[in-house]
Amino acid sequence: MALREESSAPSEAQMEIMNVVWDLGEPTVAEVWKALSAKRNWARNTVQTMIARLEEKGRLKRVEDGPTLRYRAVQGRATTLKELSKRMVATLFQGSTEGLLSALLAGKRLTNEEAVRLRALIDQSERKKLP
Amino acid sequence: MALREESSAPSEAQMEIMNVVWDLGEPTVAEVWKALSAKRNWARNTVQTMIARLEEKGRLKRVEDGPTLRYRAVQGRATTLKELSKRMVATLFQGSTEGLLSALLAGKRLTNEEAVRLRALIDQSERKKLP
DNA sequence: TGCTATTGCTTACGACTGTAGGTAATCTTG
DNA sequence: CAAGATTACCTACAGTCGTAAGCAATAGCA
Repeated sequence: MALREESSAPSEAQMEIMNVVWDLGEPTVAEVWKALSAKRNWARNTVQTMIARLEEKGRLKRVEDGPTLRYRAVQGRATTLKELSKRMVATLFQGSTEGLLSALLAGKRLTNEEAVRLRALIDQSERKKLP
Repeated sequence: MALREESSAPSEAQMEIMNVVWDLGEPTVAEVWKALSAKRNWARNTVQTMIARLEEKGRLKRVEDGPTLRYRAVQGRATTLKELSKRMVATLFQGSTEGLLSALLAGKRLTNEEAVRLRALIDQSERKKLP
C-alpha cells in the first residue's frame, strides 16, 4: 500500500493540485501555479504551501532535479480516483454503486453515445474474470 | 433554491448525521446519537455540536416539539446526493460520468443482477424526456 | 559585480472540523 | 419534594484548510 490507511480524503483544492501534477508528470511549484492560474487566482506561495502539505501527507514526493525541486504523485491517478470514489459510494450511498449512478442520472438525459459507452463499461465489468 | 450557493460540501462525518436524520425523519439529538452509536463511538455532545453546526449551515432545521427539539433535513436526500455527486464528478473527473463509473468498476466484477439494474438506469435516462 | 527575479522555507491567521467537558434547566421517579 | 437522568446551550482545543506575506539563498542579467 502506498498511503497510510485511513488518511483523510484530499479536499477539492488538493485534488486540483493533484490533477495538475498528474497531467504534467513531474512539475515544479511554478509550473503547477502557472497551469492553475487560469482557473484559480492563487498566489505562488499558496500553491507551494498546498504542495508542501500534500508532501507531508505522502501524496506527493519531491524529486531533486538540480537546483529546483520537482514533485511526483506517489499514487497513480487511477488508483487514487478509484479509492476516492469507492469511499464516496461507501459514505454517501452505503456502498451502492447503483445508488450513485441513479443520483447522477436523475434528471439527466443521456445522449445515445454516452449510453453506449456506459453500457460498454458495464458489459466489460460483468464479463471480467477475477484475478 | 434551498441552500446558499457554493456552500462547502458537507464532510463525511456530517453526512453520517444527515443520513440518520433522513432515515429517522425527524429525530432528536439523542435518537441520532443512539442510531450512530453502533458505528461511531461519539459522545452525545459531539452529535449535538455537529447537529448545531449543520443547523447553522442551513442543512437542518429545528422543529419545536414540546420540550425537546427535533431536527428535520432542509433538503431531501435525493436532492442533496445529486448535488454532491455532481460536484464530485466535476472536481474529480472533470465532469465525466463515464470517468467515475469506470473508476468504480475498475477491478470489480458485477453480478448479473447488478449489471441488469445498472443497464436499466441507463436505458431510463437515455429514453427520458427533458422537462 | 551588483541588482533583480525566482525559488524554497518559515510563519500566520481566521474558518471549519472532530471531539468533547461543563453547566444550567427540566423531567422523572421514589 | 429531593435526587438522579436528560436535555440544551456555551466553551474549548488541537488539527486541517485556504490563503498568503516575509525572508533568505540562488541565479541570471546588465
